[in-house]
Amino acid sequence: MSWSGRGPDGRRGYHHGNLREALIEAALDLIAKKGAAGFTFADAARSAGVSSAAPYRHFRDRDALIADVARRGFNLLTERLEHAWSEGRPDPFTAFENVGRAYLAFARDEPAYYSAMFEAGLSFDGDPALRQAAERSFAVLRHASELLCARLPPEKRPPALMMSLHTWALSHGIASLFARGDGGRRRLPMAPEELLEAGMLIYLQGLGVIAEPAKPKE
Amino acid sequence: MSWSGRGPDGRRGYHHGNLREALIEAALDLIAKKGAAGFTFADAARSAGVSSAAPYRHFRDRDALIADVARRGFNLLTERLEHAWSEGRPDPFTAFENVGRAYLAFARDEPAYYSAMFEAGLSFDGDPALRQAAERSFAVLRHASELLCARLPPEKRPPALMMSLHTWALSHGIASLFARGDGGRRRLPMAPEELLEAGMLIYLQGLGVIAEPAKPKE
DNA sequence: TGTACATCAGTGAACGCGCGTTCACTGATGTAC
DNA sequence: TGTACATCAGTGAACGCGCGTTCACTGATGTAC
Repeated sequence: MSWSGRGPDGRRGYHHGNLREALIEAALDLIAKKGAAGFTFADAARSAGVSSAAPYRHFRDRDALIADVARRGFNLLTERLEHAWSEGRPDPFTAFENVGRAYLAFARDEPAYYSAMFEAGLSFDGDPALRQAAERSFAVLRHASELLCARLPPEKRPPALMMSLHTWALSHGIASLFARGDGGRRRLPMAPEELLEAGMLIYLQGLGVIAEPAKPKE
Repeated sequence: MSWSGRGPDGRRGYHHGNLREALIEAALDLIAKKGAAGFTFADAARSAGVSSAAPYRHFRDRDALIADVARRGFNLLTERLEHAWSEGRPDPFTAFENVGRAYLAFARDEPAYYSAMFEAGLSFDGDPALRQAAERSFAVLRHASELLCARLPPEKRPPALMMSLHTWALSHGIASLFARGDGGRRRLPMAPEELLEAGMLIYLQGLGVIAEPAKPKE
């Protein structure tokens, strides 16, 4: 059976075959178009070409579907961040900046995932799998912070957890305010990536992670 | 007529008297309870004790009501930020930190306004009054940044606009991730205010706004 | 290999519900003279 | 001061709509023997 559950003639039989995947695809599509708020269960079913009762075979309700989308989003983000970090190559500092850039790129390129993850108002408490996926995304950032901190002599070494929280907050703030896929809310005199890079540069100088203070461009 | 439009016997006549205000109050209440997504026009009418057709006398539709709430939210935020800035007293540095703290306090104390302003997916393009209100909030931050920058010798003076964007993004990131009125998504090893203060301290050190590098606490 | 059976995934019709919106209306308020 | 009138703000009934959810069902698939 083909991936889409359709035969060579383009039609599908009684069974869809990949409805779960198709519903998630549909959800991403619809969230991208209308935002997480405007997304409905019935819409997803219609979009996947099944009756409105069919999704109940795969998801308890609308929120369960969105939570699954969010979980996958965090997994994807983890992958992207890990790839950007690249085990600290070519050097921890450059790699750390790449992680920040990857966060912005994710917010821009995957607005639907980003919405489901951060704007759908999901509670993490009732969903251990979701929480765990989010934790793993953050762990990449934390691990990178630790390696960056480890380069400093112990007496001027900042707490890595704090550093990763600052980095996350700055990246998330810039992404939310300026780098959304929908064009953002405010025009900027520079690219969001530049804004983040300049901010991280200044921050790392303040920490003493960078010895040589590079003058930010006017 | 009393503020609430009710007579001494507690009942109101045919005319409400302050329906516009009452609808906005109701919207704040409902957004605080169910989030901006769950808020409906009919709910607001019910909550204000009028028929579901009545709100149309005052707002074109649901979005117009939310936009008005958001506009008021920005006005309130502007007030709070200006009060915190206090014309740079006692000194620009302390005042600047107070502005950041006021931002977090606003996100925490006024989650309904915050939702309407940043999470309702409103477009600023079609609403000049809303855009202007948002601009004025940002202008406080920008003005404060300029005064802080002006203390530095010209050759090491950073661009004030960039500095204010970084400050906004960091504050907004921390507020969104950790300091929402609904309890936030993640447990922190420190208060959001401390996290912001430490971050701004490090950032300002990196800029050279603070001469003496203060060691962040472990 | 064939057959009987269990299991699964999707159907389609139905339900109650609440929303958004329109409409002719009506009660209250303000104002001109 | 009283009266006639215009304007305004809210009524209540009605409408179509789409959503969420349930239900008995049915077609397809897999498996035991």
